[in-house]
Amino acid sequence: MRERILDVALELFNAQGYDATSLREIAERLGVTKAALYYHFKSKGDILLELHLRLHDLGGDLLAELDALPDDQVVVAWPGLVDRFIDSVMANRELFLLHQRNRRAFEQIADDPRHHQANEDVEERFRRLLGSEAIPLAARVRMVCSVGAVFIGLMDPDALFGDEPKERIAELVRETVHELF
Amino acid sequence: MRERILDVALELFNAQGYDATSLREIAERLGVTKAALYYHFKSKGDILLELHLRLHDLGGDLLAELDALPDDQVVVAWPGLVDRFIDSVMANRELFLLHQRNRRAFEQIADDPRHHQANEDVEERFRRLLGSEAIPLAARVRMVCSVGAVFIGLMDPDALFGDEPKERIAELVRETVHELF
DNA sequence: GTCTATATTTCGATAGAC
DNA sequence: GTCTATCGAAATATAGAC
Repeated sequence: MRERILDVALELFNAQGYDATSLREIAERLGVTKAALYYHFKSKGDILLELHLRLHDLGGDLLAELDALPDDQVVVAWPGLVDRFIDSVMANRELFLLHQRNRRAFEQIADDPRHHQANEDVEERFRRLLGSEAIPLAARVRMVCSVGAVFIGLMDPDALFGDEPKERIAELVRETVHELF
Repeated sequence: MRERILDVALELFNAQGYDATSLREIAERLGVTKAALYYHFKSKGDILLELHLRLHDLGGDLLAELDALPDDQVVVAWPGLVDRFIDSVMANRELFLLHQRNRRAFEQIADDPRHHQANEDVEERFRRLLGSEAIPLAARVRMVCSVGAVFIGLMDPDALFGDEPKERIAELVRETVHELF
């Protein structure tokens, strides 16, 4: 049940936004009542947090590799990492979409102890990397731009490119980003 | 007063999100009461709509040029248009930020008659352009990627690049995007 | 043009029966 | 594990005085 709740919540949060989605809607879609949700999650924010932590796990693996690299090798390793990032986005599009479209909601749950557990927030580490003065500013800007290109290109390909196969789009985005390095 | 309401609303919508910002907060910041806002705007959504229409005007000018071009010249004209787009984003960052971070809220407003007035929605026209089969898919993907690069690179430069001057960042984004064409 | 006061709705959350 | 019933808070919106 817990899993079904997360599935429906993810879908509705993406379709309507986190704030605009009530627990009543989620419960109705599942054919249960609002109170039933409180057996599985102690609050609405807890549902969002659970979804957020799954994204953590995805991003954490990639960032662990980045952290292991000395600063002067980050740039040369970047294209390879972007490839893996593209794979990850393709395989978990809804989770990434949730994060992109509900950034503010995530900010409000950032204080939760479960969120600041062993390692710090993925986004924070990424931000520090992009602020590192050991990497030339021009390279950092390109890194940021490549992330933006991947996000906008792959996040909702149906809306932009109709029924073009997603894999085709992903390959073209890959080529585009590689040209920057 | 109407203008001051829009200023405060824009600021709060960006800082906390549209849904999470109440009319009470806006009124308190202005030193007036909630009810006073209803004299100037007939609803909360009306405030958002007004802000949206201003973005319309900005994007409409650029798209008018695109519409005037035959399909086979869109790609060659693109780099120049992106330059102007970058200028527009830099000069109206808060408005663009609002649109990017509150897409869902805007969707709920899309049915308003004032929104579907003379010409159709800017975003819709942009989407159709990117769906046009007269332009090679590879070029369309690059166009989309360039927009993503501009958005993520310029939308919140302080958070990403610290106190690096915004103009410097804008120039680097410009160079990055030009390399794709 | 701004106020007070209030209507109305909806939400997140809890208590307790089954 | 799910239900009914309900609470309290906060939100949008309205009515009418000044």
